[in-house]
Amino acid sequence: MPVNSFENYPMSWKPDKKTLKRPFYNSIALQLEQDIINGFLAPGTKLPPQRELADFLDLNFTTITRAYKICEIKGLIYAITGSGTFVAPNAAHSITISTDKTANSIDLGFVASFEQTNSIVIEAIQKVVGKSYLDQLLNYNDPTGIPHQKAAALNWMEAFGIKAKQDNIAIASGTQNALVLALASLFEPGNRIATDFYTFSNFIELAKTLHIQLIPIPCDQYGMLPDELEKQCSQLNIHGIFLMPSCSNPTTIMISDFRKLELASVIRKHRLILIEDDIHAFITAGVISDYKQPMYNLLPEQSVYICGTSKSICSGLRVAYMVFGDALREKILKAIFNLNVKTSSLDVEVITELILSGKAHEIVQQKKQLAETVNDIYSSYFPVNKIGHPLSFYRWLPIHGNSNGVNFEADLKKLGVRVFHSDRFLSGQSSSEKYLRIALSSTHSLDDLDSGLNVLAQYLDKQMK
Amino acid sequence: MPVNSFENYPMSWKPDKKTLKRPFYNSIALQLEQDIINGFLAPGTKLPPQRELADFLDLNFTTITRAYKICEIKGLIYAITGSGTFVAPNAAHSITISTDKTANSIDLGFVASFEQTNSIVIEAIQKVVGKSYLDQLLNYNDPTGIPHQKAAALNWMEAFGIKAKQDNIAIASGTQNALVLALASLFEPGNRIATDFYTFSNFIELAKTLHIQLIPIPCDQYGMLPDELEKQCSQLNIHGIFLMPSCSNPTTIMISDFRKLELASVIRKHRLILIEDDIHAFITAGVISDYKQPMYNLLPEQSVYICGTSKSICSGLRVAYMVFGDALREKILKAIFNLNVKTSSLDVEVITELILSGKAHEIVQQKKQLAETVNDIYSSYFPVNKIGHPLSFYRWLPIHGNSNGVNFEADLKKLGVRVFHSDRFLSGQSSSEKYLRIALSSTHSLDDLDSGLNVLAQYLDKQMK
DNA sequence: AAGTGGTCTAGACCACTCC
DNA sequence: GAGTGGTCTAGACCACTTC
Repeated sequence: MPVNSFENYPMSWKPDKKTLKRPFYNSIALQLEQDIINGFLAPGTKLPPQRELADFLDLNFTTITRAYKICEIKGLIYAITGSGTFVAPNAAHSITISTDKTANSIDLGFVASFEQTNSIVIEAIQKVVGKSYLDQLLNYNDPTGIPHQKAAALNWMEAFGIKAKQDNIAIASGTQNALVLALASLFEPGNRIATDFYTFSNFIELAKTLHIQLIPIPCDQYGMLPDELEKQCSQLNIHGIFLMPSCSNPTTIMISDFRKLELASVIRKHRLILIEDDIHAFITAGVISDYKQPMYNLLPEQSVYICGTSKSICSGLRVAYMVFGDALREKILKAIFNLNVKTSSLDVEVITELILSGKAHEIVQQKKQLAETVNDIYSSYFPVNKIGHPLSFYRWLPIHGNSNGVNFEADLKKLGVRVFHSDRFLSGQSSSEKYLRIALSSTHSLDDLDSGLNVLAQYLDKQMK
Repeated sequence: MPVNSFENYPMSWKPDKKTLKRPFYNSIALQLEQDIINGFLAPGTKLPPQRELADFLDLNFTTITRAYKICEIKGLIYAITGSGTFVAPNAAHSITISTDKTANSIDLGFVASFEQTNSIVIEAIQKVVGKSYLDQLLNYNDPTGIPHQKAAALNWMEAFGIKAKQDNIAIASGTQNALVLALASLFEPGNRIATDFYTFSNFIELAKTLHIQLIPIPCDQYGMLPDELEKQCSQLNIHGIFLMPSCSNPTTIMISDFRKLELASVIRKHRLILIEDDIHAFITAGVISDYKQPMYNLLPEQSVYICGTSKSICSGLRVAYMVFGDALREKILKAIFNLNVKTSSLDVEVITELILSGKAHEIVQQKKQLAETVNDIYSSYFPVNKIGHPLSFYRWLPIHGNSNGVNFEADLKKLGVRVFHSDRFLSGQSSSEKYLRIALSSTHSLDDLDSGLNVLAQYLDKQMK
């Protein structure tokens, strides 16, 4: 029997005693899940201590332990010994980003890839169609890529500092697919992956789908902070780390070379599996003076390096290259067979043709040129902070006022502009600093971009007053 | 303290007391996992009762409960109240099937799809390359399929009895990818899915990867037995069911129409989510006299119907159509964005062109003709049982003797023939009946098929003696 | 009725956090 | 040192299976 009356006691969550059914731990877990999903419990909320809730419900505390454990495995809550149990960030609502239904607005939200260069891709497709071995691209053979396609992949990645054998690479159906393969094959539900405080929404959602918990780590202008990573690793059992060293999405931060070395040492010490998404290598390697090498080179045996071609070459053809250490090969190949069967050889062949003919470099040159142009247009509206990548396809704009992210986006949508608020990119708890991610590579024309930024600037100006 | 000496006690599993570390439950779970993966504990083995093991290890039985629970969630073991705890089938070894490294053997293993018809596909590719809107296939737009592609999909599936709105379909990158989307979006780790006693290996492995437990249900010549399904549903909390009604892989069994109605009633009663893989619709609808409709029509609100084009049209182009009820739409679309971003519009456009030009039907006619031919060749070597599909691309041959599946396959590999033993297709415990799945659609020529079957027949003959 | 898994209570002790 | 989560023990009771 409870000793005290709890009616006026400030408990952050009071489950309904009456609706509890046996087994109680299941019933409690279900009610907690519902209340989190329905938004009654905000991310970060501290739940009642196990013993306190047990007292309130007139149950034994170990029953509460079991209930909390179920929700923890589902990624809805997390517990820190000594501090308490908290509602997980992003447990509640979906932040999935897609191109669907942009309708009539100017899109500064979804990051596309200057589709103007696709005429060069069309030429490559025509060339591929003329190949004598075209029929060899239409069967089940070579599920991880045909040898000459892998050779082209290595050729392409050599410019970014990757040297690997054919046995250590495989071809996947785009970066997101490669991430699915890596996460599903190398991690288990309930595992933890360290990631930037802000990271891209569809990675957050993917981790949620696979029941992998993200642990946000703060960063400075040189990238993730090694001390903070070390701190979390010593506190929690962390299994992996996700990084985008060449240009983090959404913050545009590049990890500097000295920082890569520091981070690698922590990663090695704690035996984390590194997932390195290097989709922006093409605007960084050979462009940014500080660039030396990918982190894969520092930790080849415990890393998966993913180099997608959607941003650099063509977004509609779903191709990404994966590079991995010997120890990870078997698991990743198995995942390719079980999750993909194979990647379309036709798509890969077009990319291969573009690389081997040198046209891919031409496309990259054009995209860099376009990136420079749109960044110039951006800087005519907003001050460019020195932090971050100069050629990024999107910018990370600090905004003031503690406006709600959902409302903010809705307001601008009404004005005909789609942008995404930093709340969408939170891998962990909210921060008082707010930003907008502004895509510069998705509008139909430069004029559209200009007028979109104009609307945005005026709106922010009005907000300030 | 243990009361008895266990040294001569017949316990099926004796963990090493000395290597146990705190927390004990984790340590025990880890040791159990290792012993299962390393094959010391065969699938189906009954583990010691919780209390008995607790006594043996000098621990409290609730600690063993916790350890067993961890392994149960991972799908390594399963528990039945009243009966005991058992090692899960297929917990140990990988049975993934792929095309890799067939080398010089005649392939009667992997089921390909008469790639001879690919010349027609090449013509379609050439036509697509000439389209004025080709550039529209190369961007991020329409991640679930372009409207005219979806229209062609509906057109294609109408022949199989599917009627749906554009809102209720989406395009995925092949059947296996569609299965990933369905399983990842509609189920959680630890959920249970009922399936045929024998089902295809990569589905078993996929379920394992996503930590979904398969519950094998026996069948007769008309398909899965409704009573057996009912029995399992009342005993266990089952969340879904996977069926291939048009031609089960590997058994070639078609579910007859009366059986579809019986099964649908059980599925409805227990609110299971039905995953219907109808990849063989093209050799069944309009061909087999008994065929009336897919099961999707009986349970549209709780079903995902998957119609891949790899077997019917072209295997190298990764395209599958998904049809789903309104209640499932949101989750499936979200999974497409988070797991795929999009499916290659170029691949889909080629399939669309084949369908709209009527060439797809031409391909199907040719494949049916080839299927008839190879089944005739097969029946010249082995008696054709009346059970099963007459046009199946593979056959299910009962074999005698209790030979080990791995050795059996290895023996035949040495003789230059690749086949797969029924052990690979077990979704549950082993049975005394053994079979071979013999692919008829993968050899380079009919002569190869003939000599492959010849080798096989001689080998089986020798075994009998 | 015996065997077995599942749930729940009551209480002890440990390790970590935060003040 | 108070607060909190994590682990473990000892024992009770229930529901289901199998014989």
